[in-house]
Amino acid sequence: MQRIRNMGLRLTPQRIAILEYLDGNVNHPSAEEIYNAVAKKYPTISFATVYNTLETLKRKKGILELTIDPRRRRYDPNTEPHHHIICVQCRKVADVHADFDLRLPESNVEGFKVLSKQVEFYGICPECDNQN
Amino acid sequence: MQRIRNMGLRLTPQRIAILEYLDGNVNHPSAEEIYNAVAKKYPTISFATVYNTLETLKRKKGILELTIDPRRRRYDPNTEPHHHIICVQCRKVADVHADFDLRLPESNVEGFKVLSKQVEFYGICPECDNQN
DNA sequence: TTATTAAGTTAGAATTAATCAAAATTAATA
DNA sequence: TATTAATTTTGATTAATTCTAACTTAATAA
Repeated sequence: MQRIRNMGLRLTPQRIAILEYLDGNVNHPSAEEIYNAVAKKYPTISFATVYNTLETLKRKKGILELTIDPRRRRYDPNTEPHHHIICVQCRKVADVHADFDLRLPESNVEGFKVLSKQVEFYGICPECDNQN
Repeated sequence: MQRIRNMGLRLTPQRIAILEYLDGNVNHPSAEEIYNAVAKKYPTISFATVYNTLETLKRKKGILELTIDPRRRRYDPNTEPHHHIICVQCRKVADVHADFDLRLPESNVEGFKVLSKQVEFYGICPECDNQN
């Protein structure tokens, strides 16, 4: 938790609550889910604070912002390189641990400076599959 | 263009205009960009029609809906398997043609039925890089 | 300790993307 | 040419995110 201080950020109860909720959380929650969870213990927290904190943590490389759900952003406290699969029905996101070789072929780079890369799988999760 | 009929869809001027705009378009436009482009020739078109048509085409596998820009959905008339890179500054999306081996390791599948997969690169495009 | 202040939080309004509902229109066909 | 189911339209609605400006507070230095 001291980690926040080391990022040059002030240690506020809101940030602690958000970090505690995210820590070890493998559900790739949305801002709303984070808000709901934190609001239970800290009813005065606002969406602005949640978004502010998530943006700050993202900039400090403390979390990942996932662009895998077309409806809303998802957040991932696991900043180690890994990939994801999303259920197109219930939108559950699961981790995919695999070491893909994702080097761009020279001819392909188009002059882009690559900052990050990841593989997204879209599919149907077992639970949703059962219902069909 | 007869392609639309073959999908079991009615051939309307709006759909023709949307398809014409998308055909060969390599810019991965958003719904708004499509609307703006089509509205020039067809000023009465509505956003609902654009979204309806895009949704229909997506279901018929005539286009891809890209979840690579956290702000808005992007559409790609190229349904051949390929990947993308987005500039995190100007949000330009470019194609990445490479044949990655993206098979999930058995241990990893978690019971998901995989429908599609793709690699997303995030980076800075040459134009934006020049400005810094 | 306490005062200072820059950083952070808050409520609520605003913006933006996307969806929806219902009435009006029209492409396809018989 | 009439019929009708598919499509389009308008405008309202919802949902996610951002913004603003006033208020509060964690960190620090006196």
